[in-house]
Formats: sequence, C-alpha cells, structure tokens
Amino acid sequence: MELVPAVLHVDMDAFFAAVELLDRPELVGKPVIVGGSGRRGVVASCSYEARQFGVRSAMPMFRARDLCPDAVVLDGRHSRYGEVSAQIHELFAAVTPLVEPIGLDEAFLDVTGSRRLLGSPFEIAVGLRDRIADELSLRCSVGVGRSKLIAKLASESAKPVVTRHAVEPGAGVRVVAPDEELAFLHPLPIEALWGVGPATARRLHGLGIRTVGEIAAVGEEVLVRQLGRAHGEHLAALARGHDPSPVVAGREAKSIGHEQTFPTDLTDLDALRAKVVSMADSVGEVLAREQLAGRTVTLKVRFGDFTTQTRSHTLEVAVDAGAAIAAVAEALLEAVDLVAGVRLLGVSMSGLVPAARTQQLAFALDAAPTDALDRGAMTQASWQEVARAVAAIRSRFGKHAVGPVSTLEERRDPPEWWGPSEEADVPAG
DNA sequence: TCTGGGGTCCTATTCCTA
DNA sequence: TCTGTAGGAATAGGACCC
Repeated sequence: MELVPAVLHVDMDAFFAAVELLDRPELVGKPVIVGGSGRRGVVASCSYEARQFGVRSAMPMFRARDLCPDAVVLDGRHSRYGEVSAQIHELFAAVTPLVEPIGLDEAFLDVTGSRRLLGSPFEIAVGLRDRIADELSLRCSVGVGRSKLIAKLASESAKPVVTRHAVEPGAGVRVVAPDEELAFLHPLPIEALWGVGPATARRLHGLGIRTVGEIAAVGEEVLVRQLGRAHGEHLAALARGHDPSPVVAGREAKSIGHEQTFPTDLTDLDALRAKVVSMADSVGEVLAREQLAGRTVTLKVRFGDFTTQTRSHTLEVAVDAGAAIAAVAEALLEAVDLVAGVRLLGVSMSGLVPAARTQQLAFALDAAPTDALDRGAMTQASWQEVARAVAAIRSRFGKHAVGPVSTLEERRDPPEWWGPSEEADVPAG
C-alpha cells in the first residue's frame, strides 16, 4: 500500500521576542519589540502583548512606537537566536532526518517514514511541540498535511489569535486531511499563498480575485497572461491544492552577502568606499568560514528615493579574500552615479564553489587578467595568504581583532541590527 | 520620521560566440 | 569576409520569503 506523504510545518511563535523573554524573564507580560531601534529600523519580531496594539513584524519602528509607546524595544541578538535555533533543530532531528529549515524559526519535516516508530503525524506533531515547550520553554505552532503548502497554511491557522482585548491560544497543532484540503484552502485570502506578495495581490485584486478559491476558478490561462508563465502556472497549481515540491534537507547557499542601511543618506565617495571595503571583508570572512569562494561580485546601491541599482561582475576564477572582493566592488561603485545620496549599500557573492578549487585556479588569474576589474582581483594568490593569516588571528583573538583600516571604527563597536540603531545615528566616514 | 537584512527565483535585455 | 541568427552566459531589476 502506498503511503500518503506526511509533512509537518513547525513555526516558532514570536521567536526572537520569545528568546529575549527567556533571557530576561522580568519582561514577561510586557509588550516587547525586537528590531532596529533607529530612525530607519523595522520590527523583526514582537511579543503578543505588542501585537495587541497592532504592532507587526516588518513594520517601520517609528510606526510601532506610535502604536505602542510603552513597548520595550530591544536590538536583535542574531547569534543568540542562532544558538537556540540549533537546539530546536536537534529536536527536529530526533523525529526525522528530512528537515528543511526556513530561516531560524521554522522548518518543514517529512515524517512519512517516521510513522511506524513514532505514531501518527498528529501524535508526532504533538510530541515535538511538547518537547520544545518542556526542554526549551518555547512555544510553536505545527501544521500537518500531505504537502508543504497545506502544512504551512495549517500551522498558520494553529497560531494564537490576537484581538485588541485578548490573546486567545491557538490550537497549537492542526491537521488538514487530504479530503479537507480544498474546503480549507479556498476561503483563504490570496495573500495566504506562497508567492503572492503586494505586487501580485494588486494585480489579482484588479481582476476581482480575492480568495484562493477564486484563483482556482479563474483558470490557468488568465493567470499566465497576467503574471507570466512560471508564476501563473505555479499559482494555478497551488490554488488547486497541488504542491509537488519535496522537503529538501541540506540545501546549499547560492549566494552570501551583506548590506547596510545608513542612518542618513551618504554622498561622500570616500565614506562609501570605506563601507564597501568593510562589507567585502565581512563577506570574505563568511566565505572563508563556510570554506566557499565565489565568482560573481554584486554591488547593490539604494538611493534616498528607494530606487535600487545593482552592478555585478563575474571573475575568471572564484575568490574568497575580502580584499579581492573589495577591489571588484570598489570598481563597480565607480560605475554608479552617487550624487542623489545613498541610503543602502550591499556586497554579495554568488556563483559559489568549494574554496579548495580557488587555490588551483589562482595561476590562471595571474596569467590572464582580462580587464580592469579582473586586475583588481589579480593578486588573489597573495591575498589568500593574507586571508589565512587574518583567519588565524581572528580564531585566537576574536572576529573583530583585525581587519581593513577603513573598518576600524566598526570593529570597535560591531553592529548587529535590523536597520541603524540609535547609537549609530551618526554618518560614518 | 517611510519602508531591514538575509536570501531565492524569475524575467528581460545585452553581449558574445559559433 | 560579411551578415544574420540562434543560443548561452552575464547582467539588471523586481517580487517574494522569513
């Protein structure tokens, strides 16, 4: 007999805020907001007490403070959330090896093969939720279905319900059986579907489509005409409850990058160059830690009016040294007109390969630089020596012990933000 | 007081090469 | 040798996710 697939979607409730409350129990019961505290910060997570005032994640912080002036606002501690996330993932691993993490606070688990040992999917879900509560003192919601789509929407429906006056506990675990799928799916608003954001919602609303059932009714042709082939076909399938995407354990990163929004727009070229060098160094550090190197350097520039430009360059060989990345990123910066004032800068690497391969290819680079940008990375072989020395120093004295001169200020006061914090509210450079 | 930072994926355009 | 073309890679932008 063929087994019906069983997928769990586990979603931690108000994760970052809940971790803060764990470490600071005196804040329990108060509205707590985690996010960038500065003028351009946004809410990363908030306690259910804050949600009662209308505060939501991704909301600009000034708006959140407006809605809830008494909230305790905390800068995020990403490394701490990573630690707790690792503990949660240990509990996942006890249920099944087929775990697909989505960010720090949620994951899909394929438990199709775990049933003989651990019981029905519902029993597995309840057991896992209880273990997370007992061992880590954290709450989560779990959705169960035969696909990732259904499991994800089911976990959402199991969440606590917030109104102006109260927080009602949710079901905690919700199972949607195969014969209930369409009845569950079709009344939901279109925004519930994975892949329907503000832009797609606007287009569909323009056609008078507001529910998932109406997407299913309108037909694939119309969707493809409105949204393009890939997107249209995908949405049509989801609305019919078809989601063949498997739970994939051990996905590998396709790009690694850093970006930063400044407290005030920058126009000074030297200051911008220093930022680029600093970010390239951080990216190189992550690449080295992950034992990866990349071929394509992308520079992202967002202006005061929120328009964004990207410039990228693909090198002959993959590099991981911060200085090599910085040389290319600086050259890309020269190609952008910056007079309008820069709100955000980002540096990222893609075309990732295992770092070992860059060593063999370093010769090729010295032999055949093709243009000015490649010459910037030409000294990759020697920069690899520097990068190794820097890694050794950092492993002994800490990650901020050494770095480019232009990053000196930031190493004294390393940032960990969702947007500029209040203290950092001074233009650098 | 407008709108973070980490990513993935898709599409359109441009450029290079066979 | 010149020209048109087809296909792939690189590039740029945008939508979306947590």
